[in-house]
Amino acid sequence: MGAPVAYDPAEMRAAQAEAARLRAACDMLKGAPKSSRDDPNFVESFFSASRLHFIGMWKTRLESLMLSGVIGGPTPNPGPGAQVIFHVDLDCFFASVAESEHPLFSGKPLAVCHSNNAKGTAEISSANYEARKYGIRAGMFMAGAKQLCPDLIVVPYNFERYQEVSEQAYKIMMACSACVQPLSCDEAFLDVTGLGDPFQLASRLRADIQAATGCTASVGIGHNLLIARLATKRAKPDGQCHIQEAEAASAMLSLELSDLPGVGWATSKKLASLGLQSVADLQAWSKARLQAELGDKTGAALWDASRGIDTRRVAPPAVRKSLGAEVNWGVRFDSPQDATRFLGKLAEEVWTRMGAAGVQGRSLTLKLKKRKEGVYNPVKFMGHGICDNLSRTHTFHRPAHSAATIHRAACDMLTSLHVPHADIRGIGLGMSRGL
DNA sequence: ATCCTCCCCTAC
DNA sequence: TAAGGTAGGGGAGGAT
Repeated sequence: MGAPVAYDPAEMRAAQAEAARLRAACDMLKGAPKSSRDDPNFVESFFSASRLHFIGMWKTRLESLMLSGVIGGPTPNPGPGAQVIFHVDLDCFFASVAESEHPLFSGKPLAVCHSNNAKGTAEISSANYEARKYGIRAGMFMAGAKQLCPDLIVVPYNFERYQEVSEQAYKIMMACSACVQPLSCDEAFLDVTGLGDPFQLASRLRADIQAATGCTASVGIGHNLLIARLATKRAKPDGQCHIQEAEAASAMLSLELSDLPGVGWATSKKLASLGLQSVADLQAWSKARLQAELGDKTGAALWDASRGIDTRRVAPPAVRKSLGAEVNWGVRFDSPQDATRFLGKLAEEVWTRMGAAGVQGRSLTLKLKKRKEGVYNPVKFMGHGICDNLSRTHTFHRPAHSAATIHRAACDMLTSLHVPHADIRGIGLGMSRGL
């Protein structure tokens, strides 16, 4: 690592000044840090500043827009037979939006984060490719990032702008193909079967997105969703890549196990403990053996994935099965009444979202994070630290009919879990069944 | 067999 | 000081 480039000092000063101006103008950063302890509207202010909340809600929101036809509805994909799939992904989305709006930032290492504190535990949400040259990654604490790159330019979130850019990008994607499956604000699958030369189509799509938004997009092309997504990894940043069906098998062998869909941290560990180190190792196991070790579905899915087999289709949004709201940061209670009051806010939040979605529900789940024995000070400021996760579900005879009904059931479950109020580090409420 | 509950895991 | 959400799928184990 180390500095890949020497930046022009005057330009860097100007860029830093611009970033400082953006932070000063950011409403979210006004005032002292808030928690459930000192902010009566903590649930609301937390959600308005949470990037994970923004990301989590995006898909739901966009799917509603598509289902209601506001931004053009999806049509079914062309049916069985050879397909051509695009996986479209805007490059380091949040960072790109900032860079596109402020020419001073281009070519300099930049990250999106709530705090610029070089000693702090604020998490980096998005880092541009210049910053990545220093080893800076999403999820890193600011303290670590500033050690790697003291010159790092830190800009605050701009959720309104992300929304605008995302909608523009989606309009362009839907003009390219009527069959679009949203994955996130910055990522979608397109079925472009029969729409002409895929490489030209992808070039035009990327050019259109860049012209409209100032942000670059990468496109992976493949005969199924898995291969298309793999192709995107090769295409990034600001590129496109077509992995032909004939090369798919060898492409799979070049991957790490953790690159396979469904293989995260825990499954990687599990596979390693079984002596499986590579995709080739995985291919050597029979489907039955994988199923015996990992479960029926998981084993079969891995057997398929290791061979580049993926039978999913690009699908329109499905009917929602659950809806929930949770807060696992800044949760500190001084009394049982504090916890009860907080649950009331969450119940209102869930009830409001149910109303907005026009759904009902019969099953209410309470999720709790309980401080693990002996763990008092999380590494992350106001974080939940190391916790045990607990949950309880209550089923109503009739669909829940008010925030108060939800609140009452939630309080009963909270009581039944017997967690001292001072040990609670996170709370969530979710509604399911019969939505 | 088929459910339900209480988890865990994953992906974005 | 800083904003660790959301939804879906699946598995273990028990009840029906």
